[in-house]
Amino acid sequence: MMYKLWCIKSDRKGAGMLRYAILGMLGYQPMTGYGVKHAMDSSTGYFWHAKLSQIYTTLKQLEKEGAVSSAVERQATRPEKRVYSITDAGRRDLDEWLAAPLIGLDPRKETLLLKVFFSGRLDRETLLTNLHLQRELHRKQAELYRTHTAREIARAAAQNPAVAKDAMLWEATRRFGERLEDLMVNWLDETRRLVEENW
Amino acid sequence: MMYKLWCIKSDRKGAGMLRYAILGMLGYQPMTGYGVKHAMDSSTGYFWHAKLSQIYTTLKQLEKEGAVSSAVERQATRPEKRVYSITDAGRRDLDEWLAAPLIGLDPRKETLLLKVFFSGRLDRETLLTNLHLQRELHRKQAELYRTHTAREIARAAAQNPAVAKDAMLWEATRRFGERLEDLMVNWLDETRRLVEENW
DNA sequence: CGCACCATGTAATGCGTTACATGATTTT
DNA sequence: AAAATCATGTAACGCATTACATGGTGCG
Repeated sequence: MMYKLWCIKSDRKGAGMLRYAILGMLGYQPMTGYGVKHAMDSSTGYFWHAKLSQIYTTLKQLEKEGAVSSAVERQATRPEKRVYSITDAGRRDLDEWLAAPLIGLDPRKETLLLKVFFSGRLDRETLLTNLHLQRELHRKQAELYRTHTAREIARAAAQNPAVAKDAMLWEATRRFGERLEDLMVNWLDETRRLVEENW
Repeated sequence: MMYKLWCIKSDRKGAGMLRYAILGMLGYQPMTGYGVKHAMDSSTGYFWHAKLSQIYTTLKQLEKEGAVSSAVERQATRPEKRVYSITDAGRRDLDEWLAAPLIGLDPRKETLLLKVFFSGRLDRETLLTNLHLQRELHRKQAELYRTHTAREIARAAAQNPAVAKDAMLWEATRRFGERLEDLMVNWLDETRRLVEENW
């Protein structure tokens, strides 16, 4: 009988990608769990997010595995906090993941598309209204990326020239978000027109 | 003390969106679990998917709730099959969901963006290679939508004129997929250029 | 006075994947 | 002879959300 010789890869138990999102953040500087959450919400939020509870449990796992270490800090007025730092092992782990090419497309789940796909059962007017409603949401989001997000990135880059290379990539991801929202707006407009003219 | 008067909504236990994906498919015609899987893979696959195991369990739930009904059919050569049909209650449920506007943007998880975001730690050459690799994958996918998928939809519409309205919406979702892949290709090209010129 | 912010965790539950278990028929 | 298609399910596990549980500080 043959033994399993394939399946070389680490087969790590525990988190999937969140693990790397957290390691990436700790790669910039030590942070609390709460701080990681804040950092995510205000940077990767529009393409990667997590709840606090999951961040706390994942940090605990990462510590058990030796990818991060923590120290409790007492504070004058605020409650105690546990500050996490990335370890050398964690850095190796992160760098290995970054270097590995993505060999496929990640599977999408677009609720809007699912609805539109089956909307032949729906009445014309409700569909048009709903499409327009979504359009406005995406338009606002695009605007947010163009103004608020762009400013935040520029500010971070100006404050700390050491992150210039990082800021370039952050800006690239922001631009992706902006374009995706623009695409949504255009597609929704076009789809409304299609329905108006051919239903 | 106040009692909870809010929280009117149904609070249904069980599946999230998969439920509606299945009801939508059964809305076209009765099908087996295996058939639902096939239908999904060859239509909504690029924006909504599920594993067979999950489809079987969800169908069982839907039957318990009365949204679908099933009958076992014996076959000459093939194994027995359980054919599911949507019930009136299921149709109401589906229509209600279709009519309800999406009031937010669904949260995204884009692994590629996550990687790019943290790739300041990576070396220039590896990043460029990986970006190019992804570019090719997305280019191929865009091509698939333009040729294969477009043909399939046109064929379905030609075979059965009754689904003309549906086919229009199917084509709209296909076009979304095509554009999204085009966007990816363009963004990846632009990002590579950015890295080449400014790293 | 109330709300937002800072700060940490656990428990229960739901959603989704992988692995297990089976097996005939049809196509290449 | 091997692979794909047809066909059904269960069990274990991992990933993610919601709910539970707590409490001080600062601001308007």
